[in-house]
Amino acid sequence: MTTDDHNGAALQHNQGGRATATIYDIARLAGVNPSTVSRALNKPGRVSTQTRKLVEAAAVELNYQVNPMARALHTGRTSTLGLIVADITNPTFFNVIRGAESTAVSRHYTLILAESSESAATELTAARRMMPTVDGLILASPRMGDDDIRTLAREKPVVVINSEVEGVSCVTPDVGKGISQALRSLAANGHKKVAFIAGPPQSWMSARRWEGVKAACEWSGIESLRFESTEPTVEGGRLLARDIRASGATAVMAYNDLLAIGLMQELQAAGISVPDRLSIVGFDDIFGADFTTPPLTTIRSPLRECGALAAARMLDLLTGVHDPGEALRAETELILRGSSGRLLVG
Amino acid sequence: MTTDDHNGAALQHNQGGRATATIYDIARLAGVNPSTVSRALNKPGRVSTQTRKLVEAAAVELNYQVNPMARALHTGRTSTLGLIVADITNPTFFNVIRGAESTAVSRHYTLILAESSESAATELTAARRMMPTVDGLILASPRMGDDDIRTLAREKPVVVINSEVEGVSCVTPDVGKGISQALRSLAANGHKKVAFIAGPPQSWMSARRWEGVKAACEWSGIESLRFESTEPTVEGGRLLARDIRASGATAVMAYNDLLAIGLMQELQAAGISVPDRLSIVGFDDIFGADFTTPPLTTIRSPLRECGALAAARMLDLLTGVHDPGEALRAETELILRGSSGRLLVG
DNA sequence: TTGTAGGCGTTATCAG
DNA sequence: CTGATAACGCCTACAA
Repeated sequence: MTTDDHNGAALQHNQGGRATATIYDIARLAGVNPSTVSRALNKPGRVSTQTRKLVEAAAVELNYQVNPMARALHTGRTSTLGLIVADITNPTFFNVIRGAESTAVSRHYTLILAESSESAATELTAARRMMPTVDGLILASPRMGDDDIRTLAREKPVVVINSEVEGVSCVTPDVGKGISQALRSLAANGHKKVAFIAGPPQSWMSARRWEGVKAACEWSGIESLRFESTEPTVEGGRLLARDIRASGATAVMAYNDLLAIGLMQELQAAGISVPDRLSIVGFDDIFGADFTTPPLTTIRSPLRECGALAAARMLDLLTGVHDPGEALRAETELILRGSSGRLLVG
Repeated sequence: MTTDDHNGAALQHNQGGRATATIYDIARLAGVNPSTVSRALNKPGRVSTQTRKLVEAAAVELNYQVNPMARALHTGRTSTLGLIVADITNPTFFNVIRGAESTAVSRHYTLILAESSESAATELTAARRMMPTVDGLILASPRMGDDDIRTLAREKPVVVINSEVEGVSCVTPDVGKGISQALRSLAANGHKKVAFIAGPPQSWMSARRWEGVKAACEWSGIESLRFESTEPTVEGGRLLARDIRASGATAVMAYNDLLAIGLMQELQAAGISVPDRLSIVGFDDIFGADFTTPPLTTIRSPLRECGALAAARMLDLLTGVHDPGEALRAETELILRGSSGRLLVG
């Protein structure tokens, strides 16, 4: 049968050698009181150099690790940040996660991750589940209503990415610069009719992008059209190729790169040359946006920076700054690649 | 005692209305003992239907949420899984994260995430930091030594992805099928000399892939060469273009898709046509592998499945199964796209 | 079926 | 500067 037979369910893990040491063990070994151990470890300075060294030695000797739960139970602080993203599948969020994770760990915080699957209800459930365990919550592209967000924010610090909610700290890419660069470029290449593909209806960012595009078009005397996507994915982009083509637009700006890439693939499969017949511009500059042929022109959102900014803002909120402050804006910029350009006439 | 007398700077969050309710509050409201509340909520059946309903009503009334820390402190179980990936930057891990996260939440577990930045030391630190907070640890492409992994596994359940460690539960893609399919395809297209680009030296997966490629080459009478990469990224792939070209190989199999894509980009920039002059095959089938022109032929690893399998295995370990068992193998398969094919002679 | 009492590992308060 | 002691919120023998 099996080679090593443990007796029943008793010894498996955690008892391999000794259970994890507590400050009591250290206290005994160092010959001091547990409370002194706690002080020595956490607020050196409130204790004599001598006993501090004694305690520290005992701690390493016993391979001591604080028990975060026990600490949290008493202090209410968990040194943990929660991050909820709309869709783990969507590469847009990878950089947000990276940014948040790296600044969190750099400040000795831990990140816990959940997703809302693009659903407001799921998102709220996930948030509620996280609440007791985290010191603060970062919501990337929230789908829940502003009131729900404010309710959460009343309990613990909340920072929102890609959306702006009155009374809550926010970090958003400022679409203005990138969009105007893009439209200048399209106008310079003779485009007169631009289609915008919208993202999810609850998406704050999609609304801002459409506003920006529409305004910039008006300003440049370009006609603008709006299309709705079924889902903000490659597949969603594919589905729109036919309609876009029929619309007579010579350039398309898609809510995100995924839509842009799907659209481009479908058009190319139908023999429509990009950018000779149609220029395509995405948003975000996700990983892989430059893998396509032609590489995708896109308006880059500094997502990693947004994640990092959000985590940093959170850390501020957790250390005394209690003003939600103004929304932090991160600049966007046009990344001009091959998928946009001059129309080939004739 | 008044319920709400906050003093000065005290009130910011968490006091906005009421502090989070405890079982004591429920007990008071329902007119029973706290311990009865605990039982009613956790082991319905050990309590009369009447009081159970009473308690449940009070719980929703107060919007009660258990405090996971307090529970964990007593029970030792945290309902949290830790996941450490080698590099958050690397899209390979996105699917692993997705898989693990979704099966974790489906079983009411929470996922906490950390990365090792491809460093054994960082990884061990992250693991140690997580240990007290999690019920189990999933290591995706671990860089630390097997002994360190076993030491961790002695404390709490550990599941390893993309590596096999004696005595520890493992989930690995089985490279055999995918590699033999790839080599059959290359052989059928007349290739006689195949170069393999290796990944990080500590990577178990890289070693297996090289073994598999070498063996399959011998079996098919194809000459095999091995190159070392500086880093398993697009940039790392670019750097090897010159050497690969000089080697006389007509096909390349790269440790991962990133290397393959970088190599392809650099070759194309130098005017070398893929696959007419050189066939390229990657590993993993990451997001974006089909965005390239030609789209990348690659040996798909079911990474999402691996993440899910690992989490599922972990949950088993946490509910009574204490045998590490055999390594779980997930099949790989060749995804034949445009970057590999027949050599254009002349 | 329900109540009582103790403890999980820390930190904070209060004496000494 | 250090020691005793009481929480934090929950769970679980044990007693009623």
